[in-house]
Amino acid sequence: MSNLELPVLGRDDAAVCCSPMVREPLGEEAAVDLAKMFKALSDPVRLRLLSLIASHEGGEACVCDLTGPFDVSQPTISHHLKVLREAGLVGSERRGTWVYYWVLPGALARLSSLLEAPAGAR
Amino acid sequence: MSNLELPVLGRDDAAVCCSPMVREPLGEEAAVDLAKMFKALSDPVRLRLLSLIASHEGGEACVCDLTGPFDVSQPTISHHLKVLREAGLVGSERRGTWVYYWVLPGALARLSSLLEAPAGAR
DNA sequence: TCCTTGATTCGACGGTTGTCGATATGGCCG
DNA sequence: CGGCCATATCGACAACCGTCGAATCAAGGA
Repeated sequence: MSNLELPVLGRDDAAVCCSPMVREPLGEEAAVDLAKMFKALSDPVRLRLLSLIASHEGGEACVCDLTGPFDVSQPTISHHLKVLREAGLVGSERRGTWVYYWVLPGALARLSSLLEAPAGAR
Repeated sequence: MSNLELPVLGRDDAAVCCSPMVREPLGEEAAVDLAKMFKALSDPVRLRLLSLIASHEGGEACVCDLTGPFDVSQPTISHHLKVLREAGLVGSERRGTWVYYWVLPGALARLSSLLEAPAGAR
């Protein structure tokens, strides 16, 4: 169940990193890679899931904490969590009966710095 | 040439919105709104378009500068530019024969700050 | 061992998306 | 005016996505 088995694409953001995309044109393969992460963020349920997980006490939440606030079924929540995990945005682990999810801060930081506008002049 | 005409905002975009989503759960309507912007970023062609526009000299580019670097047809480029415009990420204007596009920095700043991880956390 | 609870996977279905070629619009110039 | 160039729109089509209920797997506890 652990995230170790999944081919996560953002694992170490070596080559494809982080200078703001407004400074120089994005490479083709970097764009494909980043688009997958943004696609994972392109659903309201997934955005709220991510936010709920991150702001939950201890920085992690079990699935049972996440099904309540939504109108969608529990299998749908599970599907969205899988999308977030495969995009490299969250990690997960089974502990006894429950499965816990947490946000991988490096992935968010990478996207955040990518979108940064050059502060002052251009 | 044209950046002179553009409003040099930047002092207010922190106030516009957006404490990081990792601090408190995202509201339902805010999530719907933000998901639309991320969806606009969820395609490799659109990501590269945005990056090309922003890094073009003067901070803007005409469509004729944008069709070359891609393998897709001109109508497809036009479609992607429309998606970016309707998401509020770019502005556009016709000047004579050509149509120019530029990035709206406030929109990118909003998303960037939303994804910011609390610095020292975990 | 069986039953219960938590979570994922499966199969299906309707709606959306990216792409194309063809066509339309808008504007410059001879 | 008439032709040409730069963009946008249209209509169609295959692929993908979000959602559901049903079935399955995993872990405890009687």
